[in-house]
Order: sequence, then structure tokens, then C-alpha cells
Amino acid sequence: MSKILIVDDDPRIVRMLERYLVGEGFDVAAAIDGASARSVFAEDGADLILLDLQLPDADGLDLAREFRAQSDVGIIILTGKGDPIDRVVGLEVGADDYVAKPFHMREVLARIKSLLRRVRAKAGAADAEGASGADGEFIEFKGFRLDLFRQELSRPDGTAVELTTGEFKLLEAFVSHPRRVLSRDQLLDITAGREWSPYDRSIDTQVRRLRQKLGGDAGAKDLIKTVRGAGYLFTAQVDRCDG
Amino acid sequence: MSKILIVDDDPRIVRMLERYLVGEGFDVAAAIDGASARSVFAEDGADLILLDLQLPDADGLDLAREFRAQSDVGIIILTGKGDPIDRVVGLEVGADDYVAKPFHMREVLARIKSLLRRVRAKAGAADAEGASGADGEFIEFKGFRLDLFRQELSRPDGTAVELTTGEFKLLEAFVSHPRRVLSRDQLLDITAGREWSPYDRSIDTQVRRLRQKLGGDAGAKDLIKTVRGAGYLFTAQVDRCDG
DNA sequence: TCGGTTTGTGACAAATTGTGACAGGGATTC
DNA sequence: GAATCCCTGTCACAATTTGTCACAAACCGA
Repeated sequence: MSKILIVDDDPRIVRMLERYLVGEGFDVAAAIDGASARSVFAEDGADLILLDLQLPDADGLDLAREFRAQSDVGIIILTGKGDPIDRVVGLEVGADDYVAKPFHMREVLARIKSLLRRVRAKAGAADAEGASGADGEFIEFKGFRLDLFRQELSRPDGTAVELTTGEFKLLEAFVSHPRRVLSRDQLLDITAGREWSPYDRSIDTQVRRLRQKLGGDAGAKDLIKTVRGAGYLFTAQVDRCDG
Repeated sequence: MSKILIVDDDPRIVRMLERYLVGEGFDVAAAIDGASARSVFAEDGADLILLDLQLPDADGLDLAREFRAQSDVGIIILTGKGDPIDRVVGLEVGADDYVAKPFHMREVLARIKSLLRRVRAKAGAADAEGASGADGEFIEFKGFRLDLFRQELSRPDGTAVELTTGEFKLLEAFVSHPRRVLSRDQLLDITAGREWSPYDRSIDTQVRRLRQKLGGDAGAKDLIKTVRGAGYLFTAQVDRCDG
């Protein structure tokens, strides 16, 4: 269950959001000013913050920067009619999304779900980083080298493998959770932020294309193994390097 | 409320800025030459100065140095493409940021707010450098060198790359947020201050032109990678240098 | 072995992006 | 004020990427 922290000085908005989100099964906390928001977040943490910019005792953007500096929490900014805050500023402080007031609950919910998916995926990827903590540049497996920043893959012999965006995301999902069975549901969630439905074969197709590019000559099925009835499994050992 | 001093010899620009910023709730003063700027600043002070470099009776850089010497006021320089900036000492004198003419009001507003936050934060604790704070003179990536004040770009071999204003702003957006996927929405917001609508292809076109100029000979797709369904990604590592 | 289920594979259609051409707008020059 | 050039957004079309479909192959339990 995901924890959501609502920060807004308007009690009506807080109540409305709170009721709706609790009804959707979220674990909800609320704060009506910057000070209580800080303490609540410090105490209980959160997976996602809904943050109004106009607070009685603090600038919402400063708050956003603080939260972002100390964690990977997802931040959705609620912009009022009077503040034409543009995305540029938000981008600088690390906000992930925006909702303009007045909003519909349904819209907020959609963005929350979308962002939670992204945050979870990112957290998963961060797990794989291990204790080094540093944002490693390369990931190596079975002689291949994956550059996360450039989204490029090179073969053991150094030649480049042309990957499309979708293939890269799929491979990233695999190397982030190596030696673990990933269901089609999880893979689709990570790569496309979508829900999986029983007859969706898109992951199968992408796996096929990735296999082809990974092992046109050698062990493609070795790298990505099919687990019947469950999903797919990335078998290779994964190392991070900073060089 | 924050006090902003506008210094520009073009009355239209002054009026435009003044009206907009007053509408945003700032306390605005204006001067059309160096002498009046000095007196206004000496008399009333300011939290932030918008400073044009071309003044009838003074060099804007000297003025900036003076202001900075006697206070911690934030300084944003307005640079025009035709401005005869003979030396690159713009930042040396202590300017905090700059905006290239012609600019959009929203862009200026975003930078003003960002800088005001930084100035306020500076009064408090350690100075966390803002993402787009122009505290370096050059920006280097993959051998290219970008001069923010002159809006000039030079290739690894030293030859100049002719950039239009739009291309420059796009590149600036990329180097300000490197190794991060920027949506068309965000890019359009940064470069033009516009909202993106589903069939707007202008960013695609600008990206194409920039790619062409960046990599006419080398890897253009290396530098700006397309992320299908999401936006574009600047892949190179970005360094700020003072030399 | 047989039948049902699940997955691999090729082909195709839909969606997204790259590319060239063009026209309107703004600035500059004469 | 008119001619001109440059920049920029839009359009049409090409190329690429991706999801879906139909069918073949593989797997599993009875």
C-alpha cells in the first residue's frame, strides 16, 4: 500500500482528497502548513506528496526541494489559479507532475497512479545499484555493456547494438532485477506504465526482439529464460562499473 | 514583497516588464540609463536587478560590478544577440543569471523566482547551486563549448557553430537538464513559454535542426536521443568551466 | 498419446517520429 | 515604405517503432 502526503492550507481540499484517496485504498496523511508537513514527512515518510504551492508559512517550491533532496519521493504540485508557475521552475526543484486547480479527483488519481508506477520502477532500479550508491554509468553482463545514460548497448567485441526505446526499457527492467522472475504485469508496468490484461502479448513480442538483438548468434535464450505461466527471467550476473 | 529594478534603455521593454511584474505582485522600479539606475538603487535598494548591457551612458558590466560590490542583490543580465559583449567577463562581475533577448515574460518570471529563492536561501544556509544558475562562463560537453552570454557554440576543433535563438534556447534547456528525459511539453515551456498541444511538431523540427548543426560530421543522435512516447534526452556529460 | 494451454514467430496495421518543403512574420537595409 | 533575408512553425510524406493477430510449436497433465 502506498503512502500519500497531502500538503494544502485549504481544509476543504485536504478533506476532499483525503476521503477520495482513502476510498481508493491509499494510506493518507495530511498537513496544512510547511512545518507540519516537514515533521510528518520526517516521522512517517511517504511515497508521494501532493503539494500546494501557497502555504501560510513556507514556499512550496522550497519545500519540494527539501523533500526531494532527502529522498526519492514522488512530488505532484497542485497549482492554483493565481499562480502561473511554469514547469520550468518545477523541473528545477524536482517536481514530477502538475495538477491545476480546480481539478477532478479522477485526474489526480490517474496522475498519482502513473507517478507511483514510475517511482516504484525507479526504486527498483536503485535497488540494483547496490551499496555503491553512486550512479554507475555502465552495467555489464555476460560481456555486454549497457550505458544507462546514453541508452546504448555494446557487444563483447565492442560493436554497438541498436536498441529502440522499448527494447532498452525492457533490458533495463531485466538488469535491474536480475535472476528474478518478472511477470508480464511487472514488465509492462516498468516499461510502459500500463496495466496488463490477459491477452496482451506485447511483452512477448518485445522479449523476442530483444532476444534476437542480444544473441543473434549465441545464447539469447540463455540470457532471458521463459518461465511458463509466470513470466521471464534474466539469468546473467550483473555488475555495475563506473569506468 | 520583493523589489525588482529594471534597467534598460528601451522603453517598450521596460514598460512590458514593468506591467507584467507588477501584475505578478512585485514591487517594481525602472531606470533607462546608468545614472538613474545608480540613484534609484542607492535610494531604495532592490532584491533583484534586471540589467540590460547596452546603456546610453554606461557599460552594463561596470554597473553590475558596482551593484554587486555594495550588496548581495541578485542580478539577471538581459543579453541581446547584437550586444557587443567584448569580454566574457559577464559572470566574473557577479551576475547570477541571464536571459537572452527576445524573451518571453514567463521565462523571465521563472528565472526571477528561481533567483529570488536562491538569494533568500543564501541568506540562510549553504548555497545550493540552482540547476540553471549561470555560475560558470562556459559549458562543455563532448568537446563542444557553449558560451551562454554570447550565445555561441564552438566545435571540438574550435570552429564556430551558427545557432539561431531558438536553437540556442533548446540547447540551453538540454544542457541545463542533462541525462534526463525532457518532454515536448517541458521543452516548449522552456524555449518558448508555450503550452504543448498533441499535434505540435515544432520541438521535433527544432531538435532536427539542432541535431544537424551539432553533428553534421559526428554523432548527432548520440547527443540528443529520442525517447519514444516521452520526449528527448541529452546524453552527454555536461561540465561548467570558468576558463 | 491426446487435448488444452502457453509461448514463439511472422506478418501486418497503427502510432510515433524523421525529413524536406514551404509560407508567414519580424527584422534589417536601402 | 518596400524589398529582402532569416527564422520559425506547419504541412505532407517517409521511415521507424510498436502492438495485435493468426498460426505454429512447445509444454503439461490426464
